Amino acid sequence: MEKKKVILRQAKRLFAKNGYDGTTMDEIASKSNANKALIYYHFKSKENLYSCILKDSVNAIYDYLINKRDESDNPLEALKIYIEAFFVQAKKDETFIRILMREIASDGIHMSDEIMERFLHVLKILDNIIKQGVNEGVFVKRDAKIVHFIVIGAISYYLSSCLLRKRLSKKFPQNEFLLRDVDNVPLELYEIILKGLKSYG
Amino acid sequence: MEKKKVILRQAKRLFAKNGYDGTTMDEIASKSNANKALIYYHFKSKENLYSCILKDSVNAIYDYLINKRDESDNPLEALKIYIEAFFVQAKKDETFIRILMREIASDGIHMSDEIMERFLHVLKILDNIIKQGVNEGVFVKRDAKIVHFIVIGAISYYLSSCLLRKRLSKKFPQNEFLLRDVDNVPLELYEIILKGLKSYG
Amino acid sequence: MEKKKVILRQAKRLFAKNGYDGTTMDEIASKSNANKALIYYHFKSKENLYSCILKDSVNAIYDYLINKRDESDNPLEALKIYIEAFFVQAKKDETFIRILMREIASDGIHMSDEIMERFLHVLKILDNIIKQGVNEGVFVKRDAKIVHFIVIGAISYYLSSCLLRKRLSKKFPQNEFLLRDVDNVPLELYEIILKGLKSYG
Amino acid sequence: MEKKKVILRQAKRLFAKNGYDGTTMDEIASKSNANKALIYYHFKSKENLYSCILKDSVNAIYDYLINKRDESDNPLEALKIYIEAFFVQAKKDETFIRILMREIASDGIHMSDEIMERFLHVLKILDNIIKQGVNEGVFVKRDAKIVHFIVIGAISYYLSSCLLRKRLSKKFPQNEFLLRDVDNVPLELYEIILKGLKSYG
DNA sequence: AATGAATGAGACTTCATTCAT
DNA sequence: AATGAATGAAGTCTCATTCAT
Repeated sequence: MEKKKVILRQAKRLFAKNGYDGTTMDEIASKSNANKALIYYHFKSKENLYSCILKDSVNAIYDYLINKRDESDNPLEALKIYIEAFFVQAKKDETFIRILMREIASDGIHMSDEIMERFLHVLKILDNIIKQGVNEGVFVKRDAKIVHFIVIGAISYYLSSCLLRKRLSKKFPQNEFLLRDVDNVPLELYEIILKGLKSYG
Repeated sequence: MEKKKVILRQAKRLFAKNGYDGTTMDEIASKSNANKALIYYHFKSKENLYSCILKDSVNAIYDYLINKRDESDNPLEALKIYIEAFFVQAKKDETFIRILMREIASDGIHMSDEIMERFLHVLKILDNIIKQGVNEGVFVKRDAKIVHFIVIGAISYYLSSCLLRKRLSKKFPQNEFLLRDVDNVPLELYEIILKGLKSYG
Repeated sequence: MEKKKVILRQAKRLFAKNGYDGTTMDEIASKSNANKALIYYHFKSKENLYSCILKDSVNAIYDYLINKRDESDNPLEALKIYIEAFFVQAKKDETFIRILMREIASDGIHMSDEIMERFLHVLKILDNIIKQGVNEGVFVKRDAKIVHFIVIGAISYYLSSCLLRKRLSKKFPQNEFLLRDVDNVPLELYEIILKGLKSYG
Repeated sequence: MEKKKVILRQAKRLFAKNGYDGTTMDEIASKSNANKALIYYHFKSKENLYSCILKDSVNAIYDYLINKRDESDNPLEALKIYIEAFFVQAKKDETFIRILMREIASDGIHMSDEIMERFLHVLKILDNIIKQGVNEGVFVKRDAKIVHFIVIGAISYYLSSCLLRKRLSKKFPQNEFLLRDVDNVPLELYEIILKGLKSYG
C-alpha cells in the first residue's frame, strides 16, 4: 500500500527528469526499492503507470486553480491569483511542468482524451478571466490566448530551467547575473502583463 | 556528401518529434535511406549526432539574431526586431524549439559546454537590449530576465504546441476558439511586453 | 540456479576454445540453452562473465595445490607432488590452461588485480619448495623461477597442444611419432627436473 | 611498396597482442597510416593477411634454426645451440611466440597445412639432436618429445610473460623477486636439461 | 597505389514484460 | 503483496568487405 505510493513518486521524478523513453522500469524499481514485477502488479504497464502520473498531476493543478478562482470575481485580482496559483502549484510539483513540456514537444503522444480535456479546463479558467476583463473594459481588447502562452510559457520555462541555470552560472561566472533566479516571478509577471493589458481611461 | 546532410535533416526531425531516447538509429537510417553503419561512419555515435544537430541549431539562431541586432540600436525597435527574429527563426526551424524544450526539461543532459555558452550569448543579446532601454529611460526598471522568460517561453510554447492544439480542436470542437492560432504572435507579444515595460512621461 | 552453472561451464569451454573475442554471447546462450538476456541477468556483461570464470579457475588450482602441499615437507617429494598436482588439475580443467595461455599472450588484459594476486600465490608455492630444497642442500643453487617456467610452460604447452598434435599426426603420418602423447608427462618432467637440480653428495 | 611492409609489421604486432579476433582491420589501417581499402588491395582478406604473417614467422624461425644446426654435430653442443637459437630468434621476433601460443590454444584454427608442416620441421630438428645423443650414449634414454615441450614451453612462457611480470611486480612489490627477469634463460635452461639428460659413466 | 563512402551481417547490451512461487 | 528467474524484441554499435574513383 505504501509501496505503491513510493513507486508513483519515484516514477514521476524519473519521468520528469528523463522523459518517458529515457526512464526504465528497472530504474523505477531500484529507486523505489521495489521488485520490478511488483510495479507490474500494481500498474499493469509502463504506459499505464505514466498515464496515472499524468492524470494525477493535471487533476491536482486543475483542482487547485478551480479552488483559487472562487476567491475573487474581479478580473484584475483574478488574473493575479491565477498567475500566482499556477506558479505555486507548478513549483510545489515541479516534475509536472517538465512532463508537460515534453508532452507538448511530442504533440502529446501519451495524453489520453480524458487528460486533454481536463487540461483544456485549466486554460479555460484563464480565458474566462481575460474575457471578463475585456467585457468590463478594464483590459484592452486582445487575443486572450496570447496571455495564456505568456503565463504558462514563462512559468514553465522559468521553473524547469532552474537547475540548468544554476549549473550554467557556475560554469560561466561572468554571466552569472543572467542566470540568477528572479526575486518574485509571479509578481513581476503579473505586473508586466497587467500593465500590458490594462486600459487607461 | 549529400547523404550526410540528409541524415542530419532526418535525424533532427525525429529527435524533435520523439526526443533523444524515443528516436532509434534504425528509424533515422530508414528515413534517410541510408545504411545504419553509414550514420556511424559519419557521426561516430548517436550522442555525437545529436550533439552536432544541437550545435548547428543554436549556431543558426545565434547568427540570425546577431545579424538582425545590428539593424537598429533603438531599444524599442531592437526589442521588436529581437522578438520577431526569434519567432521567425524558431518557426523556420521548428524542430529546434522542441529539442530545446526537452533539453531544458532534462537540465541539458546533452548540452556540451560549447553549446551552452553559445546559447548564453543568445540571451545576452536580449539582456543588452532591455538594459539599454532602462538606461535610456524608455523602459521601466525591471529585471530583464523576466522578459527573456516571457519571450522565449511564450514563443516556444506557442510554436511547439501547434499540432497538439490542432488535434485538440478537432477532438473538442466546443473549445475550438481556445486552440486556434493567434493571428500575429510576435506583434501581439511585442505590444504587450512593450506596453508592460514602457515608462510614460 | 542450475542455469547459472550451465552458462558458466559452457562459456568457459567456448572462451578456452575460441578466446574472449572469438566467443559470442549468442554462442554461449545457445550452447547453454539459455536466453541471451539471462546471461546478462546473471553476469552483467561479457567481461564480467569472463572474469568470474578466470577467478574460479585460478582459485580452484590454488586451492588444490595448497591442499596437496601439506602432504609433504620434503622438498624432493614436494616438487614431485607439485608437478603432478598442477598437471592433474590442469588436465581435469583443460580449459583453464588455454585461457591462461591467451591471457599471458595478451599481457593479462582481462586479469583483475585480485586474480593476479591469487595466481602469484600459485607461483609462490613452487618457489618455496625450490628455496627450501636449496637451503637444505638437496638442490643445486639455481634461480627458482626457471623451474617455474619449465613446469608451467611445458605442462601448458603439452596439454593444450593435444588436439592439435592429434590432428597433425593424421595429416602427416610420417611424423606421427613426433606428435604422439607422452606416456607419463609429470613423471618424465619431474625426473628431468629433479636430475637437473639435484646436488650429489 | 613500403606501405605493404608497414601494414605487415603493424598487423603482426596487433595480432600478437590482441589475437586474430581481437584485432580489427580498422586498427591495422590506423596504426599503419593506411587506408583500409589498401589493405584489401594488398592482402585480399584478413584471414590471408594473418596467414602471410604466420607463414613468414614460421619460415624465419625455421631458416634460422636450420642454419645454426649446421654449426655442430655434437649433440651436447647442438642442444645448446638449438636452445639458444630458438630463444634468440623468439626474442628478436617476440610477436611470433604470442601468435604461436594463441594458435596452440585454439588448436591451430588458422594454420594452413603448409605452415603446419614447416613447424613440424622445427620440432624435428630438436628431435634429431636428442635421438643422436641417445644413440651416442651421451643422453639417457628418454622420450625426446618431453624435451621439446620443456624448451618451447618454457621459452614461450618466459618471453611472452615479460610485460605481464613487469606489471605485476609493480603492483605487488613484496613479490617482486618472483617476477624479475632471469639472468640468462637459455643457459639456465640448457644446464638443467643437460644435467637432466646426461648419462654419467 | 590509394581513398572516402557505403553495406550486410552480426556483435554486445537493454528493455518491457511475464512466470512460477 | 512480493520476488528471482526468464524471455523476445529491439537498441546501439562494430566489423570485414566492397565500390567508385
